[in-house]
Amino acid sequence: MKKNLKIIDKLRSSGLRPTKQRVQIAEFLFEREKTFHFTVENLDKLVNSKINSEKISLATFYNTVHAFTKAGHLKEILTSNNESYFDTHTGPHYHFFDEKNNQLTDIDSKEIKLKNIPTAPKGKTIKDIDVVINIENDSH
Amino acid sequence: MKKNLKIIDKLRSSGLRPTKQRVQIAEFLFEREKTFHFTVENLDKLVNSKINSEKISLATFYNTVHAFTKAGHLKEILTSNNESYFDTHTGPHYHFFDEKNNQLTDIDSKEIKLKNIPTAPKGKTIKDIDVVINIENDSH
DNA sequence: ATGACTGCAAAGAATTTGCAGCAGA
DNA sequence: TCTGCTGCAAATTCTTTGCAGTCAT
Repeated sequence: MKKNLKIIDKLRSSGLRPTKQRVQIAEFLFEREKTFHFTVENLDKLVNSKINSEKISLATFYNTVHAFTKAGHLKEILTSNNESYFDTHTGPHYHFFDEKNNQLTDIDSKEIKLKNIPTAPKGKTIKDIDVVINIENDSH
Repeated sequence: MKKNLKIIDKLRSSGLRPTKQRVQIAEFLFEREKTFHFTVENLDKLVNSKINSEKISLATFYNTVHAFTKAGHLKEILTSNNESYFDTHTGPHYHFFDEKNNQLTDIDSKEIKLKNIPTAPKGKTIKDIDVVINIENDSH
């Protein structure tokens, strides 16, 4: 099994030592086509259920996910079920959230236009805008 | 001390018995001019620090706040510090959130225009849209 | 060698639950 | 009276922390 230089580089260039665990988690998260939304608990189960891999402790998932988030490789999303979701898509974009299935879906930021964004209170700057469109089944 | 019929009616009309505790909490929350943003812990401290009032247990605050939210008298707000905030303003509106001070500010929904809101996936309807503008000090 | 990282278990924070007793209808 | 509500404490859930051992550099 040859080393994944791309992933190792990604980690190193953000000041993170490419440990076995981090590389394994990074490969799982970043080597995929589509955006991936997950909670720490999700990630723990998914990665640890893979065969041929040593178990990674839950605390390490917390540490790693936070480290990746701080490094800008992940983005945290707020949802109305009060769980911490993370997103491998770090660019500006918005979300649908289906509370029924706890399902997040990306919305490209080009799709929605925010007009007349108010200026921040004095002394403050806008850092980020979160938009979540909560959806439910038609029957309601 | 005469009974607060307005509050009692508000509770009764949403199927909630106007108990001593609920009336006291409702008076605290709803008899004010401006919107009020709070966490359950906040509310507990604020209400229980008033003199001349019997202590209300934390569990009752949780019960009551959830009951009020379900009845539509409060609205829950998501913030990037992962705390559950509630808002006495239940109409459609958005928020500034200052992570530094954990401070929420209302933005009237008329102020921001959301253009080209994408249609919900089939079988789903849009229930609600949350917009939070995160702000930080200029110095960054 | 030296820091940084991991893993475990324990601690902590926020919220929920079970249930006996109380209070509103 | 009869159900719903309250309050307490215990239980749960999610997340963080302390620290000894391990690993990357």
